[in-house]
Amino acid sequence: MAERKEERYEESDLYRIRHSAAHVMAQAVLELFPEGKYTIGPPIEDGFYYDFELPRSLTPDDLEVIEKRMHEIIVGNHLFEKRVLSADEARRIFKDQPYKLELIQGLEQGSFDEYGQPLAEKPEISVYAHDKFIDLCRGPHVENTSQINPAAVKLLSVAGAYWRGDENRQMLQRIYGTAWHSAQELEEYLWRLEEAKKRDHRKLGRELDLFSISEDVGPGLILWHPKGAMVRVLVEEFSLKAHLDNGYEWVFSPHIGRAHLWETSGHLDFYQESMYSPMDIEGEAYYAKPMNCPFHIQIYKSRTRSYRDLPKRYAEYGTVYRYERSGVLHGLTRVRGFTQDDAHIFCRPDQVEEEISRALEFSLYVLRSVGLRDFKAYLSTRPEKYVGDPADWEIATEALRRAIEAHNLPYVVDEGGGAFYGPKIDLKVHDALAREWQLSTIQFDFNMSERFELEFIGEDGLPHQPYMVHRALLGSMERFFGVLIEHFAGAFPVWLSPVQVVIIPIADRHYAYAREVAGKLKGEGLRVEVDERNERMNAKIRDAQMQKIPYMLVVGDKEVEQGTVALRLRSGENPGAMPLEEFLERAQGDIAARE
RNA sequence: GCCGACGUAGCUCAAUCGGCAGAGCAACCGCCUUGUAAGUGGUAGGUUAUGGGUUCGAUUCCCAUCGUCGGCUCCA
Repeated sequence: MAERKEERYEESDLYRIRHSAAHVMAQAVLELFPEGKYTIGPPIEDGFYYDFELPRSLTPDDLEVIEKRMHEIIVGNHLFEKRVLSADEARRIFKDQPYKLELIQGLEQGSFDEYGQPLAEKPEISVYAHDKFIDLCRGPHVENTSQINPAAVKLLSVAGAYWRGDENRQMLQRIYGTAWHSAQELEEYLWRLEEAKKRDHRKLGRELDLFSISEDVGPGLILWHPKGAMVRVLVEEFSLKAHLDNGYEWVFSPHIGRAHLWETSGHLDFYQESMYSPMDIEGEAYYAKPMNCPFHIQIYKSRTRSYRDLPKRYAEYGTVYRYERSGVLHGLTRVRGFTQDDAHIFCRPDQVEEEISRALEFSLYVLRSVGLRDFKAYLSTRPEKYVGDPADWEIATEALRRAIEAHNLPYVVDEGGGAFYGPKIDLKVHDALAREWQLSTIQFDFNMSERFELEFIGEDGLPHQPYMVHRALLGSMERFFGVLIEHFAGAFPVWLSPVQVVIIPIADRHYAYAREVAGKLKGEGLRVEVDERNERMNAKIRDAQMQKIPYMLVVGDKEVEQGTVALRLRSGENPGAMPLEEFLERAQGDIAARE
């Protein structure tokens, strides 16, 4: 059901309601600003928007006024009427609306739809009218404004947006709104938004003392606090071992490299706007690395490779620095310095299919092991600007597609979305606020092998060019951690919890026993703290709950006497007193199962 | 980078029209010795992001810079 949602959405009542609400909103806005220009206003997931060019910036007060007027229009019982017309007729209607004229031209030429996307067939030109408002539109709409429930419509925010998404064009004002069948559905949606905010990784990161970003250090640069770092170390340990078990060889490489290296790799030609200014070392320019590939390539090139040596799989937690424009930075998920769980695979052409399949398999294994289940694959194909032979692109793209299908992954094809150097598979997951983040990526590279003149000696004794595949599974440790925090709402599975057990002595006289228990558990490899603060047990439990510590062990007179511990779980569940060995067994079971 | 909003104690937030900058939590010092989500008294904590301007007087008004948030564009 879920994977078919998008196909059906455009056929749904909700889609019509939202699309129609967008028209009603445009009417209300243009009544308020008769000289305003209107552009497009589609339904989106959970709502709709409309983009306008207006004489002044909108305020929250304006939204209230617009919303109120929308309600009036809706209860006016106006019909939505469609009319198909010629381009010239349409131009007459929208003669004062430059954006509409541009849209009409696109439709007339049959090349672009209203969002500027290329169209396969030449579309008809139609308008929808209701009340005193007419809009260029292909529908669909409700039949009558009365089918919109005014109590289930709400305007949410106003934001800037470029005309046709092009930053070189006019900045418009976009109003976001939402519409549902019933007021109750609207309430539920707004509640969902509130709940999602509670698990925002930026909020939890501070509350759980996981990480911070210091203004003095700089935006987009992450400070991992002890608890966050512990989670990272555990994930890294797990993944490192998994790599070694799966035929990867671990390497390390420096953070900077000479300009010449980046000239050879092509980064200074194609990627310089994402790189930081070079530093001068003895008159020579060095750049902080935005990617790890040139370094792994140098390791490959450090000696002559035989066809027998391949595939070579070099893996590293490689820290890279990329210039990201200030407006795009976002907590842990979009930063300027980050560490990729990066690897480069060098292989013979006859091995590439197998390598892709293995890489995808391995990626799914690692993601699932850390608790992520819900992701979507994107297959990105050849863009307009590309290097290499189109026939190779075809072979590589099909190899990627077969790998996705062999693993029964739902996927969408992103036509032309590949990098200039090769096609790729991306795996994306959603954060708490339904924003989609890319984690895994498996990318072909037709460029580097050529540029660095990589070769291996074949069976025939002659040099051949190897294929090269880049891949990152968790993507970056920073982004992955951000997604992980939201995925678990900070309540990490026991094996990843920075503190697994907190021991809560009821009174001072229980400290010695508490320490003894802690010592035993630490001896078994558990991460344990004793809460010796001069606080009541209730307060200690409350704090442990809020820190989302999996196990609380309360020890008082009874436990000391009987040599037991009273277990409480962060779920609120209270299994009660049990021998320490019983608890230990239970905890170790949960850890081994990765819960 | 662009459009808009915002920036007060470690955190969450007050401060009427431009008139002595405050509270809760956290921290620290005590008292209480505690049984499953906040015991209690006290102490300390501020160049109101930074720099300039207007004013007798600026947290408040204006300008610039830095940063944060929501989007756009771009991406791991």
